[in-house]
Amino acid sequence: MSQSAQRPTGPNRPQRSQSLQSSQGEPGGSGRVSARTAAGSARPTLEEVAALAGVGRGTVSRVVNGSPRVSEKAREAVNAAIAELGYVPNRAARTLVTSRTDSIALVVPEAETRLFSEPYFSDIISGVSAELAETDMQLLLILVRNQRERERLSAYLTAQRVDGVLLVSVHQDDPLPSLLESLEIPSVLAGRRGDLEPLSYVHADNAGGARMAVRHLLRRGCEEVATITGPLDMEGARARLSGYRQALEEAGRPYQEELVGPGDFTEEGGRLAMRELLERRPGLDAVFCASDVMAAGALQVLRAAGRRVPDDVAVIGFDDSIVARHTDPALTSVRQPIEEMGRTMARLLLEEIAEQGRARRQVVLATELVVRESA
Amino acid sequence: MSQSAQRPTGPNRPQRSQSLQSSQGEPGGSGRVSARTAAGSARPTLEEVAALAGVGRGTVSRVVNGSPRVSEKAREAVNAAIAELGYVPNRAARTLVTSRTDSIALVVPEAETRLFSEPYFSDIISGVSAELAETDMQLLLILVRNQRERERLSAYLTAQRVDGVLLVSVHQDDPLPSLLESLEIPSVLAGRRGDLEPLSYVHADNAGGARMAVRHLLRRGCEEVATITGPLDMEGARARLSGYRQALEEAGRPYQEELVGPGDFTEEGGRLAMRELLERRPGLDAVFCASDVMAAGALQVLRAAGRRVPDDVAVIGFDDSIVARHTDPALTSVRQPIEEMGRTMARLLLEEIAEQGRARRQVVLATELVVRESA
DNA sequence: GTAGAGTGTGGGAGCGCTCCCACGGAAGGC
DNA sequence: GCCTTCCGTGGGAGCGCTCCCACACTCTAC
Repeated sequence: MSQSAQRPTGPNRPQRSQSLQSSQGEPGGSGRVSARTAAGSARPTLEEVAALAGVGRGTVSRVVNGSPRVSEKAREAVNAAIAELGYVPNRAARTLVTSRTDSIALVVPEAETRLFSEPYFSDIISGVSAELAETDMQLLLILVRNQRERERLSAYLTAQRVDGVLLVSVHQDDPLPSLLESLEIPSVLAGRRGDLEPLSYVHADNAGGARMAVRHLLRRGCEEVATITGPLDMEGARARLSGYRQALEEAGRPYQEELVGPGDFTEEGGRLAMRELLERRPGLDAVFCASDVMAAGALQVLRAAGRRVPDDVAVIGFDDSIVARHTDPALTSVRQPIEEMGRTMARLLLEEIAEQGRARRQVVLATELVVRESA
Repeated sequence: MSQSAQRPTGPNRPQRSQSLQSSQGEPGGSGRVSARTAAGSARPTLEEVAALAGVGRGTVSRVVNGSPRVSEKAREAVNAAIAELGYVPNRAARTLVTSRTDSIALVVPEAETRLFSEPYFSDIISGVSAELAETDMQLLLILVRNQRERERLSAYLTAQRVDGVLLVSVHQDDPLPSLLESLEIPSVLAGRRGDLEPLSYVHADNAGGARMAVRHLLRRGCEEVATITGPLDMEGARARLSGYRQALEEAGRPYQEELVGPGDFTEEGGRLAMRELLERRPGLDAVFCASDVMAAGALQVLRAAGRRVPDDVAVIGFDDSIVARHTDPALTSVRQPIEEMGRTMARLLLEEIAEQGRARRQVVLATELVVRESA
């Protein structure tokens, strides 16, 4: 414990061995290879900026991080040096000391993936990314496809590798929200588990959209308006059903169980439900479907049964997905502002991270009825 | 420069000021807030593991990184200590010294986004993510929507913040591939710019798929097979056209310019092209469309023109997107294995990163004809 | 004049890791 | 017997930052 006078090759540029490993290395090993691209000139460090600007490291750091307690003169010198050297702060070094990672994760349980109305995922991402573009937050994407990966995620989050989490999840019993809750990591959900969701969330006004749709049908003179619901363990599906009910009741119509067909957001589910509804209530003249995909299924059954849409039976879907534009006739549908949901989620999360805050936020975004041919 | 005996509050737990900022802070500032969640017990460090296992830091590091030069006894002691403490290596610290980030970026020029056949993006992500799940690579998502963001990306990559890049890009003149080339950062493209693509890439056998489709039409007895192409500045679109041509020629049919309608992968483009084709060649009895969306447009025009599909005119699309399943009649289409493309891209990239290699790889994945009602 | 309260600044210490040198002990060669 | 190798190992140094203390230095009071 004493030969401290011996220093290695160089003070600043540790020589890494360039020896190549045996051609392929052992397969399956974690394959450590001396990393360090042969890349060109080394990246300038904060210290070099300080030297060039003729100030201390502290001052450069203050300038870079926008601290107000820096003289105008020093600030200018530093900024000039930064520009000259093309300095970019090293994120890892910063993270190491602040334990702030400047990145957030978008977590998607892949099971849900199949229920997404099609451009959903891209739209969410697009919104999130747009909001993040102004900051220097990184977006990490994490798909969780099974229990093992859920555990990995848990370890991952515990290891504080992100500053916050956006979770796209809708199922009542998804374990992920609770995980986030117990980890006390800033997070925002797309959708919510129920009325009492304790986490921050953003969702579309499902009930309002459904109400609009059904009002539209009633206004058109429909007398027997049926509905095909989504899986009722999803809050969104429940809300759409209750919107349907509200619209009927406000029009003084009775809510009849017989007119409610349980679906599951799939096309086949839509077909099944439609068949049952037709059997129970052959006189129905309108169907509000809780998703476009189910509506597409319903459309097929209606046509097979010889009903003309919209003349005999008017049909409305939900999501305004691509499917809506390609059915025949094209579907009238309720649009959710998905990209804006993404943007809002990101914004809320950034706020929550910034204020270290316990304050939960919830935002409901308006939906909109897009009228096409089917109603 | 001498009072080195003074240490701060504690050796291990630097006290950060907990003072709150004035409620909202100045809007627009870079809003630095002392980061550090009130989180519970501190994460164990490698040093603590070493202490518990009764070995040195070096040995723990070797075990964690799978070095073979560790005695069985030491390895066991270390692993036990790791398990007991729940140790997870600090990524930032590791990155700081290795300048390896263990993360890769999926870069998507958002302009292209609109051309994606719908589940494309999710499928790519799903594949990439599946492949990465086994490693401890992180997936960063970067959408690039304009010149400014392209520059930011460039700075980002120069700053070595990822070990490699997956680029979803197809346009001939996209500047991003060249950027990657000049940065010499490991990267893999989805699709390629042309035959001579110097970067690694994965793409579907577009020509082969088109050939299959056209052969299918000819086998059904079609005599006048037209095609609606994609934008020909995209290699994929060109390949589909040349597959069409090949199939005709191998059947001894002439390739006729008149039967080629230029499209742009949009529905409106499909409609336009179909109208022109019908005008030029009213006798055509089949159309191979380079995308499902264009096929959907073509279908509308054909119906409006009183042509029955498939009886009068057979139609085949490309992509096997959701659209294909919802048109009337449902579209026969060429399926690309998109998720597998994602998986393959990730795999190639990992290889390229591991071997620091200059070796470029290119993989072509087979396509498949999905026969439905339209042909 | 001196005490007191700022305000800008430099730079030590330390974040948690990997790298690599040096060392002790076991195994082999003469 | 001694001199080499060869392994497994401990631990110093250092990656590039931020934090914070201490030191000028300037004002304002008394």
